[in-house]
Amino acid sequence: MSKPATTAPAPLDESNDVPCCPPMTQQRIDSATAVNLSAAFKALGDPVRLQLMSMIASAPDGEICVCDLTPAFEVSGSTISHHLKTLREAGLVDAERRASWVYYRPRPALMRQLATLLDPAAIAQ
Amino acid sequence: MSKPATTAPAPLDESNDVPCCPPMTQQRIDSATAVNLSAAFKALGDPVRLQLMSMIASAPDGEICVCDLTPAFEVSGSTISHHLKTLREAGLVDAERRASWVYYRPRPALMRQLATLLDPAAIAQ
DNA sequence: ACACCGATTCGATAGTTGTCAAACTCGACC
DNA sequence: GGTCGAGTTTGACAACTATCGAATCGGTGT
Repeated sequence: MSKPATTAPAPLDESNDVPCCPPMTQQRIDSATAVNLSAAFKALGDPVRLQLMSMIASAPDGEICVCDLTPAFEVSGSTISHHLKTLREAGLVDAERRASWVYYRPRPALMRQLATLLDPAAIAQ
Repeated sequence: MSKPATTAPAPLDESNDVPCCPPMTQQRIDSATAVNLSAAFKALGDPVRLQLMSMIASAPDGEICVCDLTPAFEVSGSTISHHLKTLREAGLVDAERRASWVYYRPRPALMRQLATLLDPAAIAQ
């Protein structure tokens, strides 16, 4: 509301394998990009969602059933579902229904963008 | 205060140059670590704070004055100050007062942890 | 001492979020 | 086709957050 939204980039779109952003140690993030990428960080900014994300990202088969996620937490199934929706809408995961079950898998592109933003040089060390 | 010191992840402590956490693509995050690290992601989960962080991280002299940060945003000075406090409390930046001005500089250790968590392999590619 | 300036803190408020229980949808299986 | 089970959506609510203006704090310089 305070920002006139000039060029409107869209890093949360489907077609998003472009590099997008240099490390923030090298270049300041412009406001439109900040809006987009902060949404992804925000999605990881809850303990339950971060754990969900890690369970999905480290799933041995590249995907994991909701039925395996839910019992790992103390919260209700509807809350887990709500958090999964948040991760989905942030572009961090993908869901697919097969038979009675729903499987989630990571979307590495955005994770890579976030990691790059946080300075890959420090990692390469 | 909430940490029973079992395996002690403690990523928000001062003495934090330890690796802490393997990439989440390789190993699930335990609940205590999730609480700690999600706080850092949460701090980056606001457009203004993400831009502030990038301005601090990319400051040519390794630090930047609040007086240079504030005019770059549409929000009030007190709001900027509040966001800077959030980044400070998350362990992402450090502040120092010199004369009339306050200078902020990045704390790379935590940023490195977050980047590693998001899979360094994808970066090294 | 005093006024000034940069930055933080305080108090208030509108908006957002995490959570649950209940209602609902989609597919499977008798 | 009726029922069951897995997930999602809906509605409600307490807790938190982003924001502002006003008050305050810390240093400078007159």
